[in-house]
Amino acid sequence: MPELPEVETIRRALEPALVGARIESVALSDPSLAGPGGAGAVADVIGHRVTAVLRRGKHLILLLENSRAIVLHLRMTGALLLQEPEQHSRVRAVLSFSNGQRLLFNDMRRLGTLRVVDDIAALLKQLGPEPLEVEFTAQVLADRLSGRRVPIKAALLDQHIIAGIGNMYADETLFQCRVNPLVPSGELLPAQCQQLRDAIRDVLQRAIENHGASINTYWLPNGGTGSAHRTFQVAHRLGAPCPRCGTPVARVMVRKRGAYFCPKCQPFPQPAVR
DNA sequence: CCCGGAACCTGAAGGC
DNA sequence: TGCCTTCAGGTTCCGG
Repeated sequence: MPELPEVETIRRALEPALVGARIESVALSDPSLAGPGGAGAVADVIGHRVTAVLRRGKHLILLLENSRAIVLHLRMTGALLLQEPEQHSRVRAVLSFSNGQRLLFNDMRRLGTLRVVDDIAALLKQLGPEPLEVEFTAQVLADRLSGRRVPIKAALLDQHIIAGIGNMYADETLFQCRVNPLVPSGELLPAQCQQLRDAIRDVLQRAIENHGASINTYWLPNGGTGSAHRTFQVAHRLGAPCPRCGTPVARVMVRKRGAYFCPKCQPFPQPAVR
């Protein structure tokens, strides 16, 4: 499940391979990847040069010289690979470049998307702040959470509130700052917003250093795997002892999503008794 | 604006 | 052994 650290890892691998190269062809073996009517827009990018490989939240952006862009979203099972198509069974598209590189969009569950957009400004605008940028302060986070009654776990997953966090890293983040996933977002104290902000940055940064988490269907463009999942303390560790206190890791459903947490380290705040 | 739920998609896992 | 149901989760859309 590619989240910010996985997409950033992919971005760093693709950047040196694709920047400066011209798109020679785009073969959509699954036209639904580009959405209704997308095939025409895809044809328009042929012949144009890639000027940058960017990431915004979980979106990967191939910026082109005419200010157009190819925006890729991997959703659940998408993978971008610089390999031979024969090595993969669920290839939905192959992009060929003037420098000989070939980029495969492999995607078992076919939820991923490839879109050609004239201007990425609209996309950038609708997403919440980038958690690793310096502008992402505790105050910014507090302002975006204030007044909301949704569980904090759900708020962390909402890309309009913060960009890039998915289920795994939301759980790891809340464990690190000892916040219960069901706490209403607006009830976090200022000190907790500071701890949450620090935890978000720490968890994501360390995951990038470990090249992302290969829990299920995530691969680096060279076919390798990341190791961030080996550092997980609660995510996907139901019943395992909490690394801090030994209590078995529990799991609750928050908005139809599994949330792993330590019931002792992350207690739901008891209502004050007079 | 705010929130909850359905839909999209396919393979794995569990029940009977 | 095999059929059936449920679950996994990122995002969008729709209804209250």
